[in-house]
Amino acid sequence: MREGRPVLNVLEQDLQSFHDIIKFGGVPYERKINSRIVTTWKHVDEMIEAMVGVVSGDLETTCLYPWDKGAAIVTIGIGTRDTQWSIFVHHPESTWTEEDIEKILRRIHEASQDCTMVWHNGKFDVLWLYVQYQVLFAIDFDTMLAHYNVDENSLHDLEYLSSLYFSAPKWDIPLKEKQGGAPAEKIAHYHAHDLYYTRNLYFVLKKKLDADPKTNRIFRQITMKCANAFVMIEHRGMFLDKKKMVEAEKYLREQLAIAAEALKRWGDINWGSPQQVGRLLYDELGIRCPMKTKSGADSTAESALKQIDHPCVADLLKFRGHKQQLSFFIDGWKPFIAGSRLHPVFKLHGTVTGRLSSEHPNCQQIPRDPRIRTIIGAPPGWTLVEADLSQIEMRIAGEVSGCRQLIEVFQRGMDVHWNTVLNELERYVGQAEIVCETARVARLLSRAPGFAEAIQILRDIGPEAAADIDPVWKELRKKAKAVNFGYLFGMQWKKFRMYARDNYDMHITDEEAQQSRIAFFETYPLDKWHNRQKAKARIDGFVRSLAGRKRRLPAAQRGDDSFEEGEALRQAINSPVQSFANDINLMVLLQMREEFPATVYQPVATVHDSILQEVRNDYVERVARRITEVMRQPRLFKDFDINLRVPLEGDVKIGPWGAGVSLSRWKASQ
DNA sequence: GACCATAGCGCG
DNA sequence: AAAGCGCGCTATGGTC
Repeated sequence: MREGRPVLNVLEQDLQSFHDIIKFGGVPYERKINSRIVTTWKHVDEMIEAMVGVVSGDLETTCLYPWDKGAAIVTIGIGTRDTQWSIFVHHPESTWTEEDIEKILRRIHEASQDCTMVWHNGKFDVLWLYVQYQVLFAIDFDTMLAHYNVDENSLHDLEYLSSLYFSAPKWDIPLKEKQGGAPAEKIAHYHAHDLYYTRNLYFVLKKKLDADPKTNRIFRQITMKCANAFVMIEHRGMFLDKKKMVEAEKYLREQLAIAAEALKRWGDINWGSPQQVGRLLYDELGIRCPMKTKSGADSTAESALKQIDHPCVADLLKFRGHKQQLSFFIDGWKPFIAGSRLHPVFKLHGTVTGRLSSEHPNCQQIPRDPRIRTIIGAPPGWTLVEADLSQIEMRIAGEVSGCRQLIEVFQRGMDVHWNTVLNELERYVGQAEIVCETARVARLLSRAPGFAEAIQILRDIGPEAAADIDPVWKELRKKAKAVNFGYLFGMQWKKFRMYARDNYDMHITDEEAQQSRIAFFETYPLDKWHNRQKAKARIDGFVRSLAGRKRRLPAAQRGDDSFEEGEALRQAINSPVQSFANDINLMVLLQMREEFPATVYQPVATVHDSILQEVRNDYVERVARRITEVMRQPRLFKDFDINLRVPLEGDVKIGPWGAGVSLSRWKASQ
């Protein structure tokens, strides 16, 4: 990373002031605030002159979303060693024209190239500046993200961090005021605190990161690289096929109206209110309530309704489904549509495991229903390509557990969930129904006479071919997937029994449920790994992923057998797996961005173990082939000293989201 | 009018 | 005594 032109005396003074801050538990902060409003070109010259070494940047804006109507920057702030400079842009007291601002911004940008630019949630500011002025600043160090890597469990907002490290008193002013409603002087004073503390936090957080090389490596090589990459990703946004969206909306409104009409005969209530539905079902209609919510109320959740034998249930479920799809993904998107695109925001500090979260709207919870998913596409001349890391969490579990059986599954190129399906079937030899089902498939294949042969054929042909013969196999694999993940991460048989009942209408006995768990651990003896992870968390109070990302679990050390302790111990098993899967995905993303220019390759989103990207039509094949390779072994594995026994595999789908096809099919269709 | 909790449900 | 993990969004119904 670029750390700026070495200006030794300046940095030494910085460090001196940093030591003073630590030594005296916070110098009187007012003395250090030196807020100046930039109103003349002479001020600009002075500011540029002062931009040396570590410089903080910050914006105040009229709203939180750069694509909103009337979105504008109120003030641009630059924090240098002795002064916090505010340049007012959209404010009654601003002395500058748009052309002036552009000129100033370019000078700041030029000067910033030789500085270490520090921001607090810089992705926000840098994106705004790029949207509004097409000037792309670097985020060299982000204090919010640095603290996220230092302590994922706590808050990361600037005021909290300043009070934590510098005992700073609160300086926040009402939102309306900083969005331009207050006099320049007041906004600048507020702004100066942001700039001052962001800059000071750099020194203390850098020191913390330097003290932990593994965390520092994650921060430098992944977190900060992503902060800069996601500026461009968010700027690009996801292309919407408006025609498909209108079609989906029409369909959903019709279906919703039908469902609402059907519900009327059971009662004239608000069917969107769980309370009212509960009263109607369990009081008026006299249905026995099958389960309670967490807080003890009568549950009307889907899993409760499925246990009720009443004709209104089907209508209610349809109503809920359509209502949710409409309000989440059609109406919910409308406020965020800018031109023909959505611009989801990715929070790089959104989870405790290192995964990203997405909001405005959340593009990581879009239903798999093709009616909704295929709304996401690519503009003319470009093609949407989705690449996902296949069965990645199971592969990592095999790797970190050292479980021979699980590793072999992947080394032999088998599908772990499919394997579970067939293992389950074998356990049920003799049960007429399943044998019949298998025999039917075997007959279709017109070669296997018996049960064992049929199973073998199913193993050989794999899940996709089986699903082509009969969709039941797809459903069974889905079930096996849930079972595998559940047991892998510590699920007990009681929950499995409930899960099977609620989701698959499978009514099994306690004994059968227990047997299923025992069978899983016989196939994959993962208990040693579970115990190892628990012991690590108990002793150290944290665990790490293979990439070195730390998950701090203080509750694991309580030693009181509490719920919280149990929770932490299960997290000690899950976190390193989930976390590493995510980091691999991000490594692939960063590498692809390095290898292909933005003129032909534009990632638009990540969904935990997959990457969505727009590719210029003439590059589709090259990108598809390359990302398959990169997903097997990202270059960053070398820097992180990662050598896996388990092979990784990428799966690429080309075309509108949720309806993409493999490269060979796509080529055939061209 | 702003803010909060809960229920329910979408995704990996 | 009980135990998969990780998120964000909408609606309702309540409080300040």
